[in-house]
Amino acid sequence: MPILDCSGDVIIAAATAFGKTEAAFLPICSRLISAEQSGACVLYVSPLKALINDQSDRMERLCESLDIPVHPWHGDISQSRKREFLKQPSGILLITPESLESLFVNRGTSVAGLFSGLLYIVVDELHSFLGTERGQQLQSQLRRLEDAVGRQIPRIALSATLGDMVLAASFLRPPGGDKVHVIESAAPGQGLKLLVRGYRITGLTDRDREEDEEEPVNDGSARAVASDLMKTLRGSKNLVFANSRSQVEKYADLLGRICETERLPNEFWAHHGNLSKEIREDAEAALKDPSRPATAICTSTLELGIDIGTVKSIAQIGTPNSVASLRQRLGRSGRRGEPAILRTYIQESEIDSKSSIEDLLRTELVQTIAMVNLLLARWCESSGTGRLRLSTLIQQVLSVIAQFGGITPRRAWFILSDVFAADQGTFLQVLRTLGTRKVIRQEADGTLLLDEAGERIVGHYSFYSAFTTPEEYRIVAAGKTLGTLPIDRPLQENSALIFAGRRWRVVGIDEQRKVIEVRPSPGGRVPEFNGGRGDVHDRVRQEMRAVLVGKDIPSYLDTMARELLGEARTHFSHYGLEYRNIVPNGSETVVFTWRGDRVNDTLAVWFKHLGQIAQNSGAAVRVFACESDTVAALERMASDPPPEAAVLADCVRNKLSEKYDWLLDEPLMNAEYASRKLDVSGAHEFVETLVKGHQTM
DNA sequence: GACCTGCTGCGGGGTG
Repeated sequence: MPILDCSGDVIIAAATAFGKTEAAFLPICSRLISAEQSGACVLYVSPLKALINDQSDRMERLCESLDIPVHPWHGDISQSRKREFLKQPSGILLITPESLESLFVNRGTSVAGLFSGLLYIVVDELHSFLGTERGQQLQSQLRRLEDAVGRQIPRIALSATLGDMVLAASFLRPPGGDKVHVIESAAPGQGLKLLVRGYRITGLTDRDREEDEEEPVNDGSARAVASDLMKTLRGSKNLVFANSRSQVEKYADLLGRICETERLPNEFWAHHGNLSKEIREDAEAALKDPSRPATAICTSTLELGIDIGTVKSIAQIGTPNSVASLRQRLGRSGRRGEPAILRTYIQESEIDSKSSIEDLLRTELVQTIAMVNLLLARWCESSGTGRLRLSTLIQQVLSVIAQFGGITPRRAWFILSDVFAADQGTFLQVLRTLGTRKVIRQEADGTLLLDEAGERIVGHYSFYSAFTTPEEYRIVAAGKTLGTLPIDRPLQENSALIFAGRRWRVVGIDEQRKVIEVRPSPGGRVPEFNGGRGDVHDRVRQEMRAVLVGKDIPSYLDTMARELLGEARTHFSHYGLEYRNIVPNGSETVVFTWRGDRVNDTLAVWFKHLGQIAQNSGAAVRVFACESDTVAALERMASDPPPEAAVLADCVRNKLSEKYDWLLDEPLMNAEYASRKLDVSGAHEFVETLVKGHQTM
């Protein structure tokens, strides 16, 4: 048993509620008991405070008779409880990455002493850290802990089953992770019931319809979808995943009003990240309560591990964001031997003279079919590597300076170089840029110290997180906070608002305190949140093409979905897309790449670099030029040596994205953007193949 | 890049 003999790193991968925690902590506890030193301890890192609360209760029960102290530590834990661990560091410490960061910053000199008896580091929900800023921060923290105690500490990770366990292993123990033991549960084939429902939107749009409540609902609108959800889900426990917070509000409101009209108790709850903790906990309690039916309309908030019991089925409105998240969502239904049930609801618009080729190809539906096929083939996206993550590098540089009260560049590079992809030249350029912005300064002996701006940044508590949160208004009704709305989506006094699945009117806005006061009111309008859509992977677009080329009709499609797929295939062959990729379309030219958004975005920027205007339309790249000019540009791309990614990035405006990007100079910003958004070799490979095929025809 | 996620030390005032 690799955990018990302390011989190395381990990943335990299994579905939720599969006993991963026990599998890790039973051997860990027996090691803790038999450890001879007095300060023997284990560090458990979790992405969620709620999970720390759940787990520390479970561990306390497990450890009660064993005399092992359990210390939960996060922002809601009192100072006095935190002092208990500081006074006598032993047992199990459960902590978030942000609270761990605060230990480095505020108690830098004590870290080595606090963790001198550290036996293991356990990372829960490892999959949620992969390919993220927070994950990069965590990797750096694990490295810094080992640096502080002067030895390697076994790392135990608990994870959902993943597409690529090799990547997960190299995340857990960079660079290669080849010595990590991976223990994967052989998941029992639980069975899956699938349905994809198609809708053809006819007549009025949803916005027109808000005026007319009595409109019949067989018209493919959101109301038609809501009415089907009502019929199918009423009376049981379900999760309905909508792709955005506004969609959650829209469907929660529609379902609530159907219940009202039919004089039924409302069993539908809204759940997303901008709703207050209390409102979300009400919804979670309703799901957990076995005595009554409840369905939550939610975003990815209910994808991760918080305990909500078993639900009967999952519904997905619109094409999923990724196969990986579809798989996570599915894992929420059908435990204890029952099959998982997934129903997907896809709306496509009616075709008229204004329809684009992308509309004609029914890309929402085709993408959904492609993703379901990939899910059934057990494929899913793995998180990207090779990102520079200069923003998180800046955070960690400032944090090690604070930890040691000053550090030489050489020593900082020694600690951080293993976990960041930046080379030494880039690292030094980051230090120089921080110097010119008065964030850090250098002593005559070479030591780096925080300068004025740096002291301000590190001194504020917002420093501990690697990610940013936009400024928000608080929504308050009768003294109770309902949640928040982004500040750059302002509301007018008297305007109507749908929030937390209910209808309100704005009665006051306090600009100073950033509070919006609302009262119940019959009118309503779905609020806007920021953001568009996530990137689609290469493999998904390739599968979409395969779906369009294919002849078989998946058995999980309903009648309308079959009809829509038939139309898509007719148009696909009408445009000859099986044999060509380039379609002239009025004054524009549409280039079908069947590649992911990174390649399409790169091509759009590359066209711009060559003086043409182009745009990624999702399924294709639209070039605002005639066919011959487009082909000429593509031939140039294929024959010239591909440009440096940073040169392409220079053509892009507004590249700021992560927390400390604003501290970078232009060349660093270009390098960061290129590593985040561009795939030049993928784009080049596409044009080469395309042009070669073109010439032989 | 959708959707998420997180947060200290200290001063002021009150109570025992």
